[in-house]
Amino acid sequence: MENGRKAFEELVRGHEFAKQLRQIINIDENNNDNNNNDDDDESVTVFAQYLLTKVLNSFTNTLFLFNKYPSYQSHHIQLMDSSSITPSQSQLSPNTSTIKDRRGCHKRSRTAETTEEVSETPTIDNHQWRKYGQKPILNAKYSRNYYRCSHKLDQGCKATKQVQRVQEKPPLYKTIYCGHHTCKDQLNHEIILDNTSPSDSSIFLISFDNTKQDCPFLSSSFPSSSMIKRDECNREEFIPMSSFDDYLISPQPTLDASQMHVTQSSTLELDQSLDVMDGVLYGSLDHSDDLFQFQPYVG
DNA sequence: GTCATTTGACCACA
DNA sequence: TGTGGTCAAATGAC
Repeated sequence: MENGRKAFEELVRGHEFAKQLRQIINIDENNNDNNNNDDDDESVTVFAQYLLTKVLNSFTNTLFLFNKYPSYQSHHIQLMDSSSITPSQSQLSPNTSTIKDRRGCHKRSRTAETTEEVSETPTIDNHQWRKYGQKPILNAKYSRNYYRCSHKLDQGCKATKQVQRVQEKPPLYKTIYCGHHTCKDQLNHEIILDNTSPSDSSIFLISFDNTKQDCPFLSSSFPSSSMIKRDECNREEFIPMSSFDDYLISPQPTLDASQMHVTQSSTLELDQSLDVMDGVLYGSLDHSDDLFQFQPYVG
């Protein structure tokens, strides 16, 4: 508990430092305006502001979690005791009923360890999930979504997870993982931000090394990113489907892989403009070969 | 036609 | 008996 309090104080201090840094950047930006500096300097400042806002958001959200969910002070992942969980449906005799009668007979089959996590966006992990159910929960504002590993049938992977929105503002999602993956579908997300391009310092290169996309609201609500045509990639494509309003993306568009549609060939199929609200980042994403170039708008 | 999602039904557990 | 976890037919997207 003492460590938790110190961690909280460190977070508060970090938040204050970030705010001070933002003030310095703002002052520097104003000076640049007066001195008519070139576009490169301005774009670097824009990107610095973008990063700074992300840092501030992280601090704010973490501090919020500290206040709202004290149990997450040490770590927001909890390992739940599975010893009290009842045995699975494997004890059921397959001969006791017909296939249709066996509907729902696997209730509360958590024999494996469960992991609970709360985050501001639906948790991203390195697995493909398939939604198999959605239930309204008593005394809960939002329904709970049930996912199983996409390789349950072909590889017999028994991993499941439940995702439920627990709070509207700021959005918080609780994800409960049940069981371990036995499938061989580890995905590798790799984002390379490179603003050291010799040709143009304002261009940031983003490269993905994925074989498949994976994100709760991508893998499930978005059937397959490879099916999204370039001309369909308007701004609405980034907003979760209305039928899946329990999911959302970060209130502010980011350069987060989870918000980009990645094709099976590991390239992004977007020519998407970004306009980050609240004076953070304006720019466009331009697809070229396997690299994704971000060009911030200047002025 | 294939695959993923939706949704009503089923049923074990508390 | 109500709640929640899962199934599977229906439906939709491509």
